Amino acid sequence: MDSILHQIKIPINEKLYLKDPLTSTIGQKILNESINFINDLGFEKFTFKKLALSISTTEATIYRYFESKHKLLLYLINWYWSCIATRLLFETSNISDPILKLKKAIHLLTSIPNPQKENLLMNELLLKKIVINEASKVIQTKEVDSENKDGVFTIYKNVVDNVVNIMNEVAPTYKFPNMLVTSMIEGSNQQHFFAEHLPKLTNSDVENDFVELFYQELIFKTIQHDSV
Amino acid sequence: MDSILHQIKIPINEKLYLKDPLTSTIGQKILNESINFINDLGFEKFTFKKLALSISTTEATIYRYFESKHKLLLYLINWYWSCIATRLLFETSNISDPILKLKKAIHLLTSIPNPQKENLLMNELLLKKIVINEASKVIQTKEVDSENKDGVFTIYKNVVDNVVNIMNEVAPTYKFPNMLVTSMIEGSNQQHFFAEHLPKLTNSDVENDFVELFYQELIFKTIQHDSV
DNA sequence: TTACAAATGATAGTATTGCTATTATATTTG
DNA sequence: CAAATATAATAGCAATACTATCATTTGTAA
Repeated sequence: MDSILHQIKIPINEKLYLKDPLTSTIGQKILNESINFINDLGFEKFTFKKLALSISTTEATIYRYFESKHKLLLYLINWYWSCIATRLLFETSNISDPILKLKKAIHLLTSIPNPQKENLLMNELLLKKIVINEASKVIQTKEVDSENKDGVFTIYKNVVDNVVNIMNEVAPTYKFPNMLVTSMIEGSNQQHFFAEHLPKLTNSDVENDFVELFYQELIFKTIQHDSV
Repeated sequence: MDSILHQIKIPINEKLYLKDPLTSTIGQKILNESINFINDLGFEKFTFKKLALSISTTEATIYRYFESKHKLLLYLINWYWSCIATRLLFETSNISDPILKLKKAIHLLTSIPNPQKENLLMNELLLKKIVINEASKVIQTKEVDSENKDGVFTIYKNVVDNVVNIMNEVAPTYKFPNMLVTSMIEGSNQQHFFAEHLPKLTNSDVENDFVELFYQELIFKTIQHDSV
């Protein structure tokens, strides 16, 4: 199967599925096709019935893998963050200069990957779009606390932690590294959303990579007095 | 009726309702009670049936005011932003120093109002909580473009514009004022959410007003080289 | 005061959704 | 080949998000 499934190093939380979708063809079809469907229809209009029809299976079968569409979306978002976690490690581990390391991390997290140019597959781009457009719907719920207890956000928190550690190397006395990192991650996604739908809320006219530029500048100005 | 309804100066977009809820007692009950319900249950579990029951009316009547619960939530969010627009004007208009003006704006937009201390009513706090917890669900939809054409986000864009103008007074050459303002508004809301549910993503342990502090520092450091 | 429109209440109904349950049929594995 | 497992086919159910209809109340203007 031509997918980025093989790239997953970090296992995805077991509470997110009933039967591991990576262990069967039909499970992988569920993952790949749900990515397309959620991108096309949006999460609200996406249903297991439609998904089942398009991969020639039944609703009942999909429910044997995921107990709800909410959990499936959480799975996809975790999948995305596990890709990012892997790439973050790969792209910063052999760099000794912490400033360059931080720059690389900012690039990874704020820019939209170009699947032509870079050697990543289509799925990762589609997953990023899902994170941009749908992630808040599964996080901003009344279940967030119990799901957090289940460890559903662990991969995401690890990514944040890793970037915070890089930032601490650059600016050990800066007081708000976690906030700066999460505001960059979430903010950049939102700016991409605004650029597409409400461009007057951004400055997308300035340059092509305006989101990355904005955050590269903002972060280094913010931490410069705390830099070694 | 004891509410902040009278504070509304800026009229709310007519496309958001079928019958103006401010023109009748039952309409105002819908607004006030829906605020409580959405805060208690979350938007997903909130239904017109439950709302109707609790204000002793019927689903049909509520549907005569709002064509969907989606539109009602958009109405509430617009209500919130029209309060903020009014307060922004009121709290910055008689200040001549642009730096102080910007500081006041940052305070207004990043801090959670204390209804005891400040002379605003309970509703505004509840509305802010709705904006923090539910706003993304009605913005990040496939309908965002058509609703934007209907002018549903105009009040919000005006607030952003006003703060951008203040920022331009302070730092006329800064290239990304819109992004800095929107990332502050959205980011501060998200940090409040994280602080309550995923505190490790923030630095909420540092101080009480950590969100405001973070943004006051971040913004002035970011624009300082462009300041007059 | 009556007349008449507008607002509301009461009730019913519909398509869809999100999910469960049951049984039959493949498919894999030992 | 047998037994276990996975999947298909089908049905069903409670809740949701609305829509429709008609009776009743209420406000308002002659």
